[in-house]
Amino acid sequence: MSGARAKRWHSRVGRPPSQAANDVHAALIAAARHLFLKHGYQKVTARQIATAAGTTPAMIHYYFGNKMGLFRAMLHEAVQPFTRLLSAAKATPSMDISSIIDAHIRTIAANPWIVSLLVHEVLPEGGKFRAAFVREIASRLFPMLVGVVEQGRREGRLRTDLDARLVALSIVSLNVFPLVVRSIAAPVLGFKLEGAELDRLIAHTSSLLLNGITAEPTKTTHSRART
Amino acid sequence: MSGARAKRWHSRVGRPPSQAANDVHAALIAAARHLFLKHGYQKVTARQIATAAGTTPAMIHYYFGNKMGLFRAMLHEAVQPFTRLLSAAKATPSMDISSIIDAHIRTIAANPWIVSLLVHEVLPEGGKFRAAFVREIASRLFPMLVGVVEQGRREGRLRTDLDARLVALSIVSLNVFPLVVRSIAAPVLGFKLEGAELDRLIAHTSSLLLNGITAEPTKTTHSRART
DNA sequence: ACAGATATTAAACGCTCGTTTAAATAGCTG
DNA sequence: CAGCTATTTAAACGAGCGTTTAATATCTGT
Repeated sequence: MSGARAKRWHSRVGRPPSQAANDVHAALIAAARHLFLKHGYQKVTARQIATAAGTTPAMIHYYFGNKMGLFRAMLHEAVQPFTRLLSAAKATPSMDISSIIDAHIRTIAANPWIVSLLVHEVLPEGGKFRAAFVREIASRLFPMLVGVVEQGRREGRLRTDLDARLVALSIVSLNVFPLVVRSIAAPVLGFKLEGAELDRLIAHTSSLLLNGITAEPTKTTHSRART
Repeated sequence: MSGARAKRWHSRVGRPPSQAANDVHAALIAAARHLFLKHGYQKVTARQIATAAGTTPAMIHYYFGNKMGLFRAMLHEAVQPFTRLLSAAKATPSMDISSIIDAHIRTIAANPWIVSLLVHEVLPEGGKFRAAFVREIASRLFPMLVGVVEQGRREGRLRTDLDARLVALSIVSLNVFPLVVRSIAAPVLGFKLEGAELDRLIAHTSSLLLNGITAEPTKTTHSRART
């Protein structure tokens, strides 16, 4: 299927001359990132990754022990920017909910591999990233979101008759689900949730959500709407 | 892992005496239903199904041609009740949105295999039920939901400044996503979305959604709330 | 310059998968 | 009752998987 085989760097057996700038380690991680995050751990074979990286499957064993070791190393690199962002965001006091929706949807839409990783390795019961995702991301991000909702309630901006945790769950649902089903929703909905359509989704989500959880019946459609 | 092997009906080679009520065909479909809908097509082997059905993998080839044939036959049976319900519901004029939310969430929660099927065979790009799901379910159910929203707008009960298709997408998101992430949300949220908690989720979803899309600022928290 | 240490390929290993085949036994038809 | 059809088991097949090994070539430190 994927005939994207990179030509092999070294044609003969034995340690290659160092003149050719050949970082097999990095090439394997890059290929793994491409393939694992697109098709999931199971569907990608060690030979496919090795071929895409221009080397042999024995190099996976040499540098990472086995296929799982390569997956973990790749994932650690891929996820690091977000865990760092998460630790940094712990200090910031309080974002307004529209900004959170905007940032959340845009981040997921801009990195399509996030949805693929969720679908392949988090949602299935035997997902290879499920436990780590819950431990390092969900259980840190979700309480922050609940905290924002609770603060909004304390300040009188949000309804107090709703469970803050359920409100947070609804926010995540409205943000994540449309992008998870994006590829199958396109033919049914009639649009692709890209570009201006994504802006429209964000404005819609803010409006629908805020006028549901806002205490005042102000009915302010949020700012970012574009005609 | 799964040591649920049924004892073989026939111990000797050759056609068995008809006295023993042995419906291998039905047993295979039942075992396939159990295993495929729980773990997904790929993770379940033909030998596992045959063993669970108390027979041999050659019987899959004999009755269904191959593993895929068994999967399709099983799925046709499993989904039939819903496609029939769908055809019947086409005649009914208009449900109110709270009833739709209630029915939708309860149906998914009462049939856990629906979520598993979505996660394993619809959401992934190569899912074995993806095309059929879009064709026979999504593209029939979703327009009905859009129609309900549009009728509510015409009757003045719902806001007119929101895109009806996006409202429908939000409704589906709020209904489906919490149950899709149920097993990973449990430790993060602190509850399991079962029993009374499910009732609370339904009431919450109705309240949050309606006060977002209702034109009047009446703020009627919907009925079904239980303390 | 020599002796490890390091990096690489090609080949093979053992395993499991879906599938096929051969043989065996019972039912069915005339 | 003879012959054909239907149903089943056990065994094997070929392919593909992740992984391991043996050989080989280069680099590095003394």
